[in-house]
Amino acid sequence: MKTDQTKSPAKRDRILDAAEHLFAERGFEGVTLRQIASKAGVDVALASYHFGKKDALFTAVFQRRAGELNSRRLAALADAKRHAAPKTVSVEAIVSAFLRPLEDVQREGDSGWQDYLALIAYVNNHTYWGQRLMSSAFDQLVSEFIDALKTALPHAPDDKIYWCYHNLSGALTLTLARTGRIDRLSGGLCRSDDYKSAYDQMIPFMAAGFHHVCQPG
Amino acid sequence: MKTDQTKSPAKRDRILDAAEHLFAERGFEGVTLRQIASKAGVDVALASYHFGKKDALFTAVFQRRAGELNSRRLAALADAKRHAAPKTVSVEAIVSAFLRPLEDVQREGDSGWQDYLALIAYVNNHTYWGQRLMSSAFDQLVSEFIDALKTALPHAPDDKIYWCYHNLSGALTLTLARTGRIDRLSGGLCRSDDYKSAYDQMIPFMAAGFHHVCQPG
DNA sequence: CCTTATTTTCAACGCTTGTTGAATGCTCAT
DNA sequence: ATGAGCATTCAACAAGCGTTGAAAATAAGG
Repeated sequence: MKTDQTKSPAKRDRILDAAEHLFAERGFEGVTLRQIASKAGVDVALASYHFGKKDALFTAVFQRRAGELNSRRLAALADAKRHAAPKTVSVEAIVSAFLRPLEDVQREGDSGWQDYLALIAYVNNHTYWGQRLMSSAFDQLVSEFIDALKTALPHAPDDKIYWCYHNLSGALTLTLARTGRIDRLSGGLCRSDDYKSAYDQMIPFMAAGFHHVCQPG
Repeated sequence: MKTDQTKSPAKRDRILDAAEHLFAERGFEGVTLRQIASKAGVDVALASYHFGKKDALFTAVFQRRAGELNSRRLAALADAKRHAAPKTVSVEAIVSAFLRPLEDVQREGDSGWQDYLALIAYVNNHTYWGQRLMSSAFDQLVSEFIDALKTALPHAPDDKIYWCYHNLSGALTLTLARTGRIDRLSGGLCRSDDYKSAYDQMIPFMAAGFHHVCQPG
């Protein structure tokens, strides 16, 4: 009775897990509550009982892991700053702090994180109502990283910083979506689920792009 | 009389236009045939009459402009090669040939192209059935650009070429989606619909990333 | 003109959707 | 054991979905 969580251990979370997986794969309108309930092994009405409307269930799924993800990324950024002190932290270290926590949670095995990150990709690319969710969950965190980038690139005009971040965000989004397209284009040489390789090349790639675009003159 | 498409009057095309706009904005399942028919000013049944199932309408929309887009990009690549001869074409020129045709069709005013490019972004990020469409429409073109990149970066291992292209494709996809997120993050300093600025910075950014990741050693 | 073929509308079908109110099961402090 | 309070199921609703067959309008050809 202290918290609602302690009361309902299993079924409520199973609904969230099932919704996470299906929403990430097929989008909001591409999934029915009956499919979610079936995958979770519960009755259809239970989702409505716990979360209300379908929109609210989607929002609950989206926000469930946002806090922990933000914490991990902020910790990584703080680590990078501490490690670089008294010098200012490098662009590469900032980008690394932005990306490596994603690799961490993906590697920890829980497939729910994979679904959740794919869901972020879905929401981030969604024009219609995705941006409200993105802002409420991640704007504050992104601002911290943008500030760090401005400090690391003191000569760069702000608009270039934002456009460079846009490039980083777009490449990351496609990575998180795990569409399998790079597998097909490369004839199996690269794999969408090979996170380590994705981040290993993305970090120096993006750092080089930032420096080249933001160089003075 | 003077229209080349004497067979089907305007209504068939109006359905395609309306579907293009709505599918790009809200996705396949997020749009009903009744919404499309209403926006096109025709009866619901007419879409089924012309295109069959809803899937077929979506496919027709997706493939309508693919041919012209591929032609423009191939012409730009050929131009770049001719202009560089007898030297090999640079990475920056290849990336430019990949991106500038998009800016061209966007600038030509026809809002249908804007919708179509946003639709590509939607399809490219879609795991479930998007990849089949992407492959059928664009794999051949992408292969030509990948080959050009391999020639421009002879020391680079193939997997790094593919991962770099993945970064380019992701950043481009987010640009085409025009989500408005960069507007919000930058406080209005950058705008999602400012294509010129987007490509102006993206081309040198990506070229620098390619070179840095693919440098020998 | 009439005939024929194509395009467009109309009306309706069967089905699925999200959602809800009532009924049942379960937990646990008293 | 009992009653209170959630959790869960059941059954059903109205609304909207994609799709279809037949009727009506339009275009084409001779």
